[in-house]
Amino acid sequence: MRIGQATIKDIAKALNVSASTVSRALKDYPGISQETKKKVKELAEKLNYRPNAVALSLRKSKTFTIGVIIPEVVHFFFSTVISGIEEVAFANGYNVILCQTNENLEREISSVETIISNQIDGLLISFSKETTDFSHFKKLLDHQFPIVFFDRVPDLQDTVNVTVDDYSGAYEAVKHLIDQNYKKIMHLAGPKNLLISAKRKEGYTHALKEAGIAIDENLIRECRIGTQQETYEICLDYFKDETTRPDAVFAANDVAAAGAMKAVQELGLKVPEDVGIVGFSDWQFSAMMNPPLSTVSQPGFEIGERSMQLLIDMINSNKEEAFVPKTEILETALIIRGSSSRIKK
Amino acid sequence: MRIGQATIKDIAKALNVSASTVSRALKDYPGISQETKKKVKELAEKLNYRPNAVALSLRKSKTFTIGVIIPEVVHFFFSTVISGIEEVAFANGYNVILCQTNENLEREISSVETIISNQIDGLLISFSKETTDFSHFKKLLDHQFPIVFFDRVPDLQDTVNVTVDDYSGAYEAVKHLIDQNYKKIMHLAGPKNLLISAKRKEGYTHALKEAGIAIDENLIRECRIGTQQETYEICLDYFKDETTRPDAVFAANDVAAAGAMKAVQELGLKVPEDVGIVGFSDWQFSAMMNPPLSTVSQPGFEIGERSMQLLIDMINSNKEEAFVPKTEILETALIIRGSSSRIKK
DNA sequence: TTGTAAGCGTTATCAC
DNA sequence: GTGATAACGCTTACAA
Repeated sequence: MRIGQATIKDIAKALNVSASTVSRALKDYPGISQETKKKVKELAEKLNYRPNAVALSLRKSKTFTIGVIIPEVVHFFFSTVISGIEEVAFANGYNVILCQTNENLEREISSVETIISNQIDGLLISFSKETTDFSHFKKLLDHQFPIVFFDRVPDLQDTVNVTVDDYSGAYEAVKHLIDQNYKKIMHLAGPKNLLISAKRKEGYTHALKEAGIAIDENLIRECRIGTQQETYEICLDYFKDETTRPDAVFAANDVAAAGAMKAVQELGLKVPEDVGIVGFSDWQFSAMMNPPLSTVSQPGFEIGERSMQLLIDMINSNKEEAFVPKTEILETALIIRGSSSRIKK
Repeated sequence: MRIGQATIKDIAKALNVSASTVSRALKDYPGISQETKKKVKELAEKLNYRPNAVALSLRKSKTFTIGVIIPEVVHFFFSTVISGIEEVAFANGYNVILCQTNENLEREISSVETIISNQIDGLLISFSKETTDFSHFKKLLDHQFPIVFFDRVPDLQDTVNVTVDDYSGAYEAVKHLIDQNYKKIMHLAGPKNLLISAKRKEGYTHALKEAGIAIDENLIRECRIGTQQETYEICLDYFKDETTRPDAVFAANDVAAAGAMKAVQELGLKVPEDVGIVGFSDWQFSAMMNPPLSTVSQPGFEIGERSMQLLIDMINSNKEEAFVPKTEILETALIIRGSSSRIKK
């Protein structure tokens, strides 16, 4: 109250009318004389009156605020999603409360708790790598609380999800490598418990099988940490022995791909002549690498927009209709750049 | 209320005591019998009682929520700052409402409005490139409303600011280029109305003067849009004529530097042999470019942390003490990479 | 056309 | 030790 906002009561007192009259006048309710309405509106304007959103929230049990829970803000893909969320939220008069979990389950649970006691109208979630138990979400879902999961979606019945077609994105990427005549393609995979990791791996294996290439489990390596350094070290190891080394890498994300490229180039191998590399996500840096990194782009902004729109639909729906479980799958796009193009047309 | 939260009244009714007794029991107020306290706490636990933060906010005129207004979420530097803000907020029980302005003044004004009617406790702001008039902030400041400006700070009296030493960051960068024997250094400058742009330009001119190099206004070019494409085109133009072309670029940010590098390399010039390039901000991609981009790193995370801490101090201070105007300046660090190192040691 | 009163969930202030 | 009441700012039956 430092800001000394005027309230309806202030206006009522000043004009010698009741608070309800002021309230009605301000909202153009029928049955208020033109004169009163005019007086009220003028004074409100003069006092720079703004309705107190907290009081409204309490009264209406609706806050026009939604919560977003994500693993990390400093992550190109997630920041893009947030941006999409924010746009739709702003356009619809919603506020966005942001919580990052730092991929930490405990913090995720705590965020859900505090955000809920703030009476938010709904929740957008991409859960942490540590999350294998979903009971902290289940509790809410059982109460019909509006939640949309995006990108990383849980293995639960009856949820509303927005994700991308990780499977076919990966499939296209690996098919492209095969088309470029790479024979021994390794896969830097994401954490096992994420569905997106599994889907990408599936796309990888399917493309190989289809081309009649046998799956070699030794060529698939799970990356738990997710840093460039991690895959750099892994690849130094994989590529140092020239008799057994792969001739291509399909990485589950661009940071992993960048680590691979660094390792390969340090070993004196040429990209894409000796080794082809394709990443996933189209981070901002990918186009600026040398050679530019081929990758599978995900429509982060659209994921954010669509998730927020679905959430608003759920919030506004009286009951069941918008709560029918569904998973919307947005399309990925293979972006072919220098790191995987060795065949001239 | 979909979630069917239990209230104090529910507990009171169930135990046949008054609401005030329940309230006191839950908060371990003195003068409550052990027995009552026990009963209340047990039932609260059982019903999974959580205090309604909205009701508390109304009662106490304090929401434990702060607002963050930034130009863009999808921006490495800003996402880093947000991350720092979020960490300190979380540690202190504050929620963060996020608004992006997309560098649009109108939206900035509107965000301030809505966020204020939500009775937030304070505001963290980095204003848009379009913002030259500060009356929408002034109004709040005049009411002693807690605001901390970060990175882009306004030309106003009596504000609390957190920024980095843009001047000396730029100075060090250009001095380094001179040390590397570059003679004709151009500057891709940021938008004129941002103080940070002016400071960086100042550092640039000072370093030149100190080295006895005359300032050539033709070598200073303001970039309004801020995309890679913009500086790419500018540089294609500047570097095509080999008789007049510069031999180095100091860019006010890394994206601009990346555009310059692309143009220069396309013209067949070698970096760093023919042209040295230094950027500003140490974006994630900078280390991954080829050659890796020299740049001036800004402590984004610390800026966020420090800003949020100052804001909390202001919120908690009874009056004047924490409101003394001040500008905290954090240190930058020159990161020398391949794009500007042509002298062997 | 306007006023009164109750209520959203909580707590501070008096009573008893 | 505990309860009743008022108040935070607003809306909305219900009265007048």
